[in-house]
Amino acid sequence: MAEQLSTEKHDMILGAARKRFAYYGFSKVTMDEIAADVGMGKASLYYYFPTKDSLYHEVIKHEAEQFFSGINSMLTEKIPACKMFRSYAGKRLEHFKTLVNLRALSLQQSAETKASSLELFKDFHKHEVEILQHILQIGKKNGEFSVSNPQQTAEVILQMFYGSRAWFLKIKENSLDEEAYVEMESSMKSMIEIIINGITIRK
Amino acid sequence: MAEQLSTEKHDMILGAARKRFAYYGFSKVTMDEIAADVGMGKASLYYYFPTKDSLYHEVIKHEAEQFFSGINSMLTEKIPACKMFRSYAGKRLEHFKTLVNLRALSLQQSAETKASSLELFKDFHKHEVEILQHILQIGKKNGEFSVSNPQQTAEVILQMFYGSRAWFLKIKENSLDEEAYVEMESSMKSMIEIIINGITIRK
DNA sequence: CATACGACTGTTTCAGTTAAACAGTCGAAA
DNA sequence: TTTCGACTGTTTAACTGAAACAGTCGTATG
Repeated sequence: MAEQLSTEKHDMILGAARKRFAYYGFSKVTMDEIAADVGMGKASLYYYFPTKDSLYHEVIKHEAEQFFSGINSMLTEKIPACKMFRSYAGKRLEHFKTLVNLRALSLQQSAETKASSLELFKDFHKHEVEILQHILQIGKKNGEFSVSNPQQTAEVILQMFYGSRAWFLKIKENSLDEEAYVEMESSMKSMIEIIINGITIRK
Repeated sequence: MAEQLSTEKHDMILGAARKRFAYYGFSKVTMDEIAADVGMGKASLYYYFPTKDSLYHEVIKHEAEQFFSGINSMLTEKIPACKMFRSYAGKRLEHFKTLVNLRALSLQQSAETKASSLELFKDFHKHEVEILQHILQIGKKNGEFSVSNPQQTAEVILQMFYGSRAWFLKIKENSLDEEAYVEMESSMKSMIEIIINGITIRK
């Protein structure tokens, strides 16, 4: 029971932090604000999380878990690799729309990113490469895809995806309104088609 | 004769500026330094170029001209569109290696870019989209490429290219050594293959 | 013992100040 | 026409002091 309450508090803090970090970004949010959001004193937060950084990292890990759980459930289905890829790419778009902290970290300049956070991002990326590589290997194995090096191809595809997001941020001067977002989604969809055509064996 | 000397001076200043901007970046270079490089007083530079910004813009325009002239000579050749695309992509890689100021501008965050320079970059980009669109249309016309909207596809392809560069900058924390550059080139080459396969009609 | 926090500390950030650096100007000289 | 010394106003960078902030610890409470 006490353990349950402790976990609830932990999750409440995590949730409050997640909201504030998503809205204001890590550096603009104070521990006092998060504490007030959950009705506690600041010092009490440190009972649950040793540092502000570790709180942020847990927010990121939490969002990464949501990202991967939304995608993993799909990996065991017996569907063509082509369809799996489409499904993955579509879910990726959705998740990056809602998982704000994860998205922000992925697009943040390395000059603005603490080493520890950049490492966290690299881990996330590595995990995503593995998933995409897995999809490519399935396609290769059942004769759908022509991919000589699935790992490198996975890396390249993720670079392409990154390109669209980073590009729109640059061109729209960091202000992605709804219209720009729709435009970016449209670009992404065309990109996905080119990629699928580019790796698919045609008969 | 005096006109010729004036043009020489103009070009000398442009060359000195280009070197310094390439090495130190626009903001770290002073007009005094450029003046010293060409053996003039700072005030004399303003006889040839009204402002530091306009000097920089001319450096960029100059590099853009070099970029496009290296590519345009290829556009009139009677070769398959597929081969033209490869040639264009290869030349693009080369040019971005040597045209340092243009490359820096293309990769610079919009927050760090003056509005006037960002506009200049957008113009450059627009021009490149036109060239790539032209290649795609040639391929479409002679039955090589399946591209429903050449203009959008050109935009998407350039986003993909941007992705690789921006990605490596992020991951290598703005320190692209020779090794990382080679890795990026390798990624680009894989990307080019996927793109070509992705737009090519196969029989 | 687990949980909470008031009072506190040392560090970082921020706002303001000042001096230096810098882009740009202009009158005068060659 | 071309050059530049001397100058100006603005911007940048360094500095300072105060406030803000992350984090700590002793103590209180259930």
